[in-house]
Amino acid sequence: MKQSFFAVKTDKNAPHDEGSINAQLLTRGGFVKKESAGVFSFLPIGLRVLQKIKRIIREEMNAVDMQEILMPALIPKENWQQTGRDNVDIGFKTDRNYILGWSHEEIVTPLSKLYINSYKDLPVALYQIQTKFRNEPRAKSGLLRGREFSMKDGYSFHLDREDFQKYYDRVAEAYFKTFERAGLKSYKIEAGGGEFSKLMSHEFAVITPAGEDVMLYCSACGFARNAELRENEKEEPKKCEKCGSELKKDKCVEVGNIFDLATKYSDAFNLKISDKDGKQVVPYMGCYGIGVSRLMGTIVEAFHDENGIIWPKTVAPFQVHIISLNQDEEAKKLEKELEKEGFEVLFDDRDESAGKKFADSDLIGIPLRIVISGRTIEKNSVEWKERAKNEAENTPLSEVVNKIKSFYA
RNA sequence: CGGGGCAUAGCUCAGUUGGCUAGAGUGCGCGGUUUGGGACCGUGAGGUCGCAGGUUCGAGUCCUGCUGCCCCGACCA
Repeated sequence: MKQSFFAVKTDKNAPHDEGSINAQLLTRGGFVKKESAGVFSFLPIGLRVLQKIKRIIREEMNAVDMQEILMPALIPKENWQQTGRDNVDIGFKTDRNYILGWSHEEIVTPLSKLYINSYKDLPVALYQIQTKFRNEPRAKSGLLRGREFSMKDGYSFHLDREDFQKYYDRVAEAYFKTFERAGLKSYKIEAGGGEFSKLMSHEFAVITPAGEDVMLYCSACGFARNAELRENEKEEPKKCEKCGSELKKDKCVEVGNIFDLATKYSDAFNLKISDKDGKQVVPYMGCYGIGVSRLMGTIVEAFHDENGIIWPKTVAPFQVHIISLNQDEEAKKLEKELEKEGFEVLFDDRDESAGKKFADSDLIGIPLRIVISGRTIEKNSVEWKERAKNEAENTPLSEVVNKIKSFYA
């Protein structure tokens, strides 16, 4: 794609009223545009990133046999009344009998009555990637806490608690994989609190100074827990309670969570199935969330330097950024060749100074930059510069395509 | 929802004790010179000074109310 066709421009100034790194860099790079507190438009390259993240999530959810569906954002008030959640503060009320969906137990549970009738239909799990609305008293930190945001929410149904537990652990593994593929090291934290305080729930957290939470974690075995959880203890233990190694303490962002719902919602909506003996039993439920747009913000918080974003290869808006310094013909040839090989290429064909092109390239953060200039053409080569590295190197023109293939292998 | 800060060109900002036709940088348009780290010359367009009221001969500037945004806290199903 030619950069000159972009509807989006970079800006060397950060918005004066944005404090967080993700909001500043994503805005300056033309990924997002804030419309009001916690509400964003996603511009062409920002949407590309979001969709890469969604794709990873879909692949991992499909891999644990969740089926994708799409539920509405407008949820009838009577559904909320049935669970007593119609007056929860974070729900946006409308002037009709709807409340904007901030979670979807109230839709997925009655919906599932249509096709879950027997133990033979279980287990089953459904998920969606959809826009959630939460009337946060204080939206903040760019994409990290919004009022309107993209979320993956999944719900599973089981004959009994044992079957649920097996699936819960399977999803937890899928979550680790999902975040790892998005470039992030995540920790599973035992979480109490909230509505489900008596039931099991876990948060998935990523370490970054921009985080709102604090966790204690063991770098040896990966065990982690919320640092505030046991405030009453005068001194926090220094050793991991699982393996005895040193515990560390850091700020973190919650990017996912998984909950044991037990039969709370099945009961509320009178969801019942026949077991093997023909007896009516109440299915056991679990619920599984990932903050999709929050994950995008978290990635920026985790991967940037003073010049801009450094996207992980798996979620970058493009794979190769070609910069031409008065060598558009050669650059176009390379662009075509790479696109034929299936690579996503951004070609900076703009009539801008070299400095501006380099600065924009660093800001946008595509993992690999290829410069073609008079200097490189002389040597029948290109300049190879990885965004994550400081040094550039010369690469013969004839080897570039293969080298890119192995870079992305 | 409590505390603090901010609001002037698309963006970042300046604007003195209230005073004439509200400025700069950047971005944008046009013409030209440039191309290895935000290069330059010329020229042009771009404003309801957040909104509403008040004080005053006169308000971007002072007063009151409101709205929006950011930060800290509370909250976070």
